[in-house]
Amino acid sequence: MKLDEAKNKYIQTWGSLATSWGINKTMAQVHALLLISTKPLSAEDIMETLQISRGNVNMNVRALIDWGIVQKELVIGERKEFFVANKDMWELFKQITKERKKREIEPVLKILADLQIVEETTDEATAFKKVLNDLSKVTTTVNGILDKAIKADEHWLLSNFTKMVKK
Amino acid sequence: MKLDEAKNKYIQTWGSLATSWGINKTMAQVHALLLISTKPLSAEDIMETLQISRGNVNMNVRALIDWGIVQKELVIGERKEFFVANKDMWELFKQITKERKKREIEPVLKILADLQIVEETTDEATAFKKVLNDLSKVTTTVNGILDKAIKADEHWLLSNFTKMVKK
DNA sequence: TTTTATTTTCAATAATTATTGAAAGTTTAG
DNA sequence: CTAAACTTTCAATAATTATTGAAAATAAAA
Repeated sequence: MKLDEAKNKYIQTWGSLATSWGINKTMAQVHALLLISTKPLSAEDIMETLQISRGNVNMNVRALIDWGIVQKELVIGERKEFFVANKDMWELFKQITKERKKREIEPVLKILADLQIVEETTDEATAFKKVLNDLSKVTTTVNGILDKAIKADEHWLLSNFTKMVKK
Repeated sequence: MKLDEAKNKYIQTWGSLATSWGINKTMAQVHALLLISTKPLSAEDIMETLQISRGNVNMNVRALIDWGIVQKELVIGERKEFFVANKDMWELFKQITKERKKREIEPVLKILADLQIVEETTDEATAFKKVLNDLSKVTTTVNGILDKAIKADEHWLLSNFTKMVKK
């Protein structure tokens, strides 16, 4: 396979996978592009490569910065902004985990806690509260595990995990 | 808060959270409803409670069955089908993890492997292949960790994790 | 300051995804 | 077998989400 063909396929595939996990396609493509770029890219570079509008580039680059996985970079002698993606994949994984935890898990815990204040003591109410409580417990456990994973080092984590589970 | 109000809020909230993670709103609401139901529900029950069409109920119940988190249940003397959700939340977590692994992680590994076959040996090609390779490594590690988590028991997993990381 | 380059916003529109509902398909009862 | 009960499918449509592009805002240069 030719390099350009492979790069293209990689960017397209990343975009369509993202779509199936509820992530904006363009956002994923911009990130994919920055990940394999050997130099910082400007908005124009991205517009041209991905064939998308300026507004779209702007919105999605901001979103990536917001996720903490892309940074602005100044190029001396240039007035416009350039962007780079952090190439450390373990850091990338940790950052995404941290954000998803904040965006997906923590809101669930908050809502579940808010709902626990049902006064009734009928069987039905008790069953409902049990579901909420069980959901809270599992969610809290998972949240705790992810917290640990975020703080851990890749090799250490994996080797410990392997040891742990080898029976 | 009144029970019905709390149930309603819970179902609505579950639906809107799901939306933000790329899961169909109705699918999440149907699951939420089944989780807190003390008895099996028919398509009519679901249609009526969530105010949605028969076709919509059918599609989303099938999807939940496909995810392995809802089952058909026969009620004696009744001709129509009833549905129940598995109430064991740790099992639910494991099942969802297993499915997301299959749907989100494994396709990534497949694609990354397919792209590695770039022939060029320029610096650019080498950098590209390094990104793919690093992505594969992290993805494989995470995949392995999730495999272990799926097989583990809740309390055992959490206590080991806590021990592991307590320094 | 004014001019020019650049970024941001956002209403309009396009593209995608979800939902309806009625027809077709299936299964069970009589 | 036929009729009735029930489930599934899917084209039409509604609802949602993403994208464009030009105007407004901002920042740097002259």
